[in-house]
Amino acid sequence: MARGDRTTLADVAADAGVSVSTASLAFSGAGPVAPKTREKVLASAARLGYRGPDPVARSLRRGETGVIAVVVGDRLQRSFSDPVSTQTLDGIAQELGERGLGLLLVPSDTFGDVPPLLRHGAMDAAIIAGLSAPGDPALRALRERGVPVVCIEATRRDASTVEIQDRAGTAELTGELVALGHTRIAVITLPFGPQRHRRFFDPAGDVRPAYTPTRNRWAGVRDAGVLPVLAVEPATSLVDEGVACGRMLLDRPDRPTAVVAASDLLAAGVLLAARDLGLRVPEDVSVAGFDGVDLPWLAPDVLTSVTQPLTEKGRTAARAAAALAAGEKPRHHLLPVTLRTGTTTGPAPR
Amino acid sequence: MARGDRTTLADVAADAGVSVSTASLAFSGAGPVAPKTREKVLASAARLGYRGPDPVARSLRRGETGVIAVVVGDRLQRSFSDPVSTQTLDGIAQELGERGLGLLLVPSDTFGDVPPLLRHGAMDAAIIAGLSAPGDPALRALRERGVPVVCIEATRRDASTVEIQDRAGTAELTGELVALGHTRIAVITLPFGPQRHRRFFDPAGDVRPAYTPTRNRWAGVRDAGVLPVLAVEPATSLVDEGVACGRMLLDRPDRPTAVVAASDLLAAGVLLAARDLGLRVPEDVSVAGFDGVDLPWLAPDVLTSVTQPLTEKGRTAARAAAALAAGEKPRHHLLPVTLRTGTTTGPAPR
DNA sequence: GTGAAAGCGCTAACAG
DNA sequence: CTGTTAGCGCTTTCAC
Repeated sequence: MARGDRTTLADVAADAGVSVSTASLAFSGAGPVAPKTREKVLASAARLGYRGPDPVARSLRRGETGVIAVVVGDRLQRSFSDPVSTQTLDGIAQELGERGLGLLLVPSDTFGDVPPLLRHGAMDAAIIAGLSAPGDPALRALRERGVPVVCIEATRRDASTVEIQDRAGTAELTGELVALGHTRIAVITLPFGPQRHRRFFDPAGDVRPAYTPTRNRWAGVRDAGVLPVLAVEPATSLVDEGVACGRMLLDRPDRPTAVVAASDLLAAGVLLAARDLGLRVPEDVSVAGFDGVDLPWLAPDVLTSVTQPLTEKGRTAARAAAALAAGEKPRHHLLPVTLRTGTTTGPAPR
Repeated sequence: MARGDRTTLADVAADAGVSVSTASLAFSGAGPVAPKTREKVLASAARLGYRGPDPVARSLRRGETGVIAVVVGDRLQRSFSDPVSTQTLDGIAQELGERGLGLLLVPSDTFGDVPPLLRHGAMDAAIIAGLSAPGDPALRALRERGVPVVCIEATRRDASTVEIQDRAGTAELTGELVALGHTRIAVITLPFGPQRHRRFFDPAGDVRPAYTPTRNRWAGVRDAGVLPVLAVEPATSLVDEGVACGRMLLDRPDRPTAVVAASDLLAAGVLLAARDLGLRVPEDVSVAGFDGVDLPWLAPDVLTSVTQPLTEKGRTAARAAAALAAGEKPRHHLLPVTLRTGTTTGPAPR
């Protein structure tokens, strides 16, 4: 509400010569009101320039705000460079919009300080849309306030969750590569946790990333019976980073014949790096990604990838949040993925 | 707030053996409270699991919500494919975050139905971040409610505005091309208005796009003394569209020697189209854009462009919204641009 | 079908 | 420094 001297329901009621309660009913429609009376009230409202019930007062009275907070990565410019984020957010926004719920966008890293809004903002529930590691302070802050939470791509008790078949999807994808005869396969994972750095790691070692999808997609590779010849943890899941990781993997004598990247953006980067190094894809090296996002600027290539239903993921999360706000119990959702064979994978070179 | 039986300030006050008002002061810090008393109150709060004042009640009492609505294009996935949008939003989010204000994200086209949230949502002010044409129903709805509005890149009375030097910047850029000897220059504008379509239009005709930046950037071209040999209105300002427009312009015998696109994304598309047609840039054709966004996947090319301060634009809009919410009068802001000479422009071929 | 009354949880005068 | 008092604007029993 704009500050200042609004006309209130009481003014309207007075003008119409009815009681406030009757005027209220005329607006909300809840309860029996004589058509004539309603007309009168509406007319008075129009005359006085009354814009309908004050949302804040209504919220206070009804005990609900109609607002769902959506927590995304701290740097929007970065988060939103990833179609995975934007498409998910789009799904959330669509579903919330259709339900008349508000979307409070809260940028917050899942480590470090929690923005005051998360502690004090008005909300009925929250969706943590960015990657969230165990002990996530944002999640903790929300819990302490008693705000019900939906986590996307994170395994949590006491919260609703929306996940996809990361593990099975990656296993299937990797299996395809094996079937094509590849034995020297390299992997680029997702970032392991909040402290981001680019590095080789020992694929035979004890690999336990804090982030759930990172862990699951890695497990999927192993499920396919593959022990990567090289494994890189990237600092982010963006194109630039894919280029950098691609160089590390491809610009060496013992380069692999196939690279499985845990995201399409990373895979796209690898593709660019390969082109830059004069390698043909897929003749010299196969490249596969994950997410199934649309990357038109990669044309004429189309990434071989695992397609996940991003918009539906967002919608599911939004529905889950609405359900929690309505007092339902937390639930866990698992969405299916499908393999998409593009132009970037082929038989292993001999 | 989660629904249900919260413990309230009254409970805490009772437990601590003080009055509600004192307890309130202990939390807000406004007003003198004996340190000891404060301790007592805080202790009681902790014991009872009190999470601090209910934001809704506080809003009702104070008459302000601490929420700024940000209106963006209807399809987030599309809007956020444009770095111009995301970077601006990032600026808005940064500034609002620092001020402890909430960001209510409202996807809405600037024509057609207005989402209920805009009519009934709780907010102190709104920023219309997408392109907005005169008569924009979202703007009108906000006005009717008495919500103060900030428009980005749109000229409006009764609203604060944040604009950049679209016209002068484009004129300078076009001037460079002229200086390089180009005489056959083609132009791709921004979309003219809400009804989007791709088409050639008569550059010598009466050109009056509804969208302010479209109008101003076109005017800038003319200011440079250039009458384009070909002019295209694009349906969107995205890469795909740039490719399509680029084809229309370059795949013909009388092709121009330079293309000025009104956005970097469009220019990037033209570049891709040129590469695809086997044209060398800038030897065969020069390509220039506008916005100065970072397009790493265009490497090794860097677009010649006009750089606008996108993050600052967002921050300025957010500050303006906060000012309006605080009761200040609308103001108009104009931000400077700078020319960035990249690798995509060169002397006109003979 | 309509009205009176009781708050939702908090803050801000104003007294003491 | 602390307590009393009065609402913010609305919805919702509950009588009539």
